[in-house]
Amino acid sequence: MSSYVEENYLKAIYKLTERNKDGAYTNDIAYELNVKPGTVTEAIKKLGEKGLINYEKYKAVTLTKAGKMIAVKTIRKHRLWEVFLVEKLGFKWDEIHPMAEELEHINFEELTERLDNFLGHPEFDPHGDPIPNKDGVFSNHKSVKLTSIALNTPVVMTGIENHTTSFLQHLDKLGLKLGVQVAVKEIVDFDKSVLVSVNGKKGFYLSHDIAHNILCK
Amino acid sequence: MSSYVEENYLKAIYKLTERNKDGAYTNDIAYELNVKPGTVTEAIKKLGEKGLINYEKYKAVTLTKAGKMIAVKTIRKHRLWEVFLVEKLGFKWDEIHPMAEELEHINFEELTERLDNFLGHPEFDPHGDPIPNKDGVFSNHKSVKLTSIALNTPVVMTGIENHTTSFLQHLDKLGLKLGVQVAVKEIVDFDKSVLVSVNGKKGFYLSHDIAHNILCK
DNA sequence: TATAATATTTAGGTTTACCTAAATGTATTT
DNA sequence: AAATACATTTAGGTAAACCTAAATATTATA
Repeated sequence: MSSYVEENYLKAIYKLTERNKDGAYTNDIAYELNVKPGTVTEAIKKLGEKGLINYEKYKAVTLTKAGKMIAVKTIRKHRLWEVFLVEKLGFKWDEIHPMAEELEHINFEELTERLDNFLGHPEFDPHGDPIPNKDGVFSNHKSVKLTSIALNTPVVMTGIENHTTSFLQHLDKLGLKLGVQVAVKEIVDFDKSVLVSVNGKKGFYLSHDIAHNILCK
Repeated sequence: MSSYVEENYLKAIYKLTERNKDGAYTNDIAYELNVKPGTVTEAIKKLGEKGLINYEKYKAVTLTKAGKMIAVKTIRKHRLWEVFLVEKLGFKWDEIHPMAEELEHINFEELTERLDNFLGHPEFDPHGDPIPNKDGVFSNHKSVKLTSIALNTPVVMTGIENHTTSFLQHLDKLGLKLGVQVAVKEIVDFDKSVLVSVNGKKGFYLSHDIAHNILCK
């Protein structure tokens, strides 16, 4: 199995396992990777034989220590390249994902470490996601959803939980980027939408759905 | 055929055609890419059908305009990444080839152009090879081999014609890097080795083989 | 608990990019 | 020009990563 494909499976399983502690299901992995379930069964059997995941027929799979390390290192590379693309090449946060998706599979440890150094050892990527260090350790975030912030309590926007282009572009349009100060001024009883102020100035209403995907500290 | 494989075939054919105007031979392509001749026959047939090369049974192949453009763009990406690796990440010129060999296959035009811009539109890579512009046009070099420089005529080292690690490391050891001033002080009749001065200081003898792989202007 | 719904696996197939080895074509030499 | 050497192609095969569709497990529901 090529490292390209392998890393994508492990990354998908990592992501799904974060959401569902039991592990990752065949169908969900298939959806995540845009392949058919039968293809996934074949792949996870091989990853099991390689000792990268714990595979038992008809059960959700989990990563072994070795598999988790590969997944996390792939995430590390992805996020470091995203920082490079934004900080050094001037791309916008909604443009970088497809490029990082390719760059993350370039495996030269020295390249990754020198890139990290060149970028000044960033702790977070342009979307506010933490970048694991070379041993696979994440610095802790401790941010919470905007929907759980008390009224009139100023907080700083630190991340997002949805990475779709349309969501990112909409936030741009609203001036909602990482680092801005936000406060919830009102929660609309009818639809749970929230009135927010941005950097002190009177702001606008955000749907519950949007507010729910914004992380603050 | 994946763009990864395709680009490698076209690059190999480009390189071989530079050496031999007739075109590239099956066996040579196979040697260049570390595959067997039968594999090459299969591949060049497909590239012919795609209109990227001119293929006729038992004849040397040449690139079509379209094929040449892909080859040159791959070379452009390769050399730009090499500049990045040396100028920004601090790698040495003998370490970068394998990394650039992977990075060159990442195909996002905007990425390439922004990288070029970030690097200040370099004209040459760390080995002194010219970097084609985005239309595939090379700036002209006009450098000549050190073996053809007249006695006591100071010139500047601008490139090399051998990219092996051992050659590059040997040049490093001798202090022969791009930009140094070199002059041929003596040509030894016995073995055609040359005595060179480097940056004005009395230098050392270089074998004809080494001198023949050094380019100057 | 039997049945229906859903998830997973299996079986059989395709394409790509490689292989080996035999067959055929081209070039060189005597 | 025949024989030999060498290059190229063809034929048949493999492994990886995908597919569809049928078969089998598991889970949920009546």
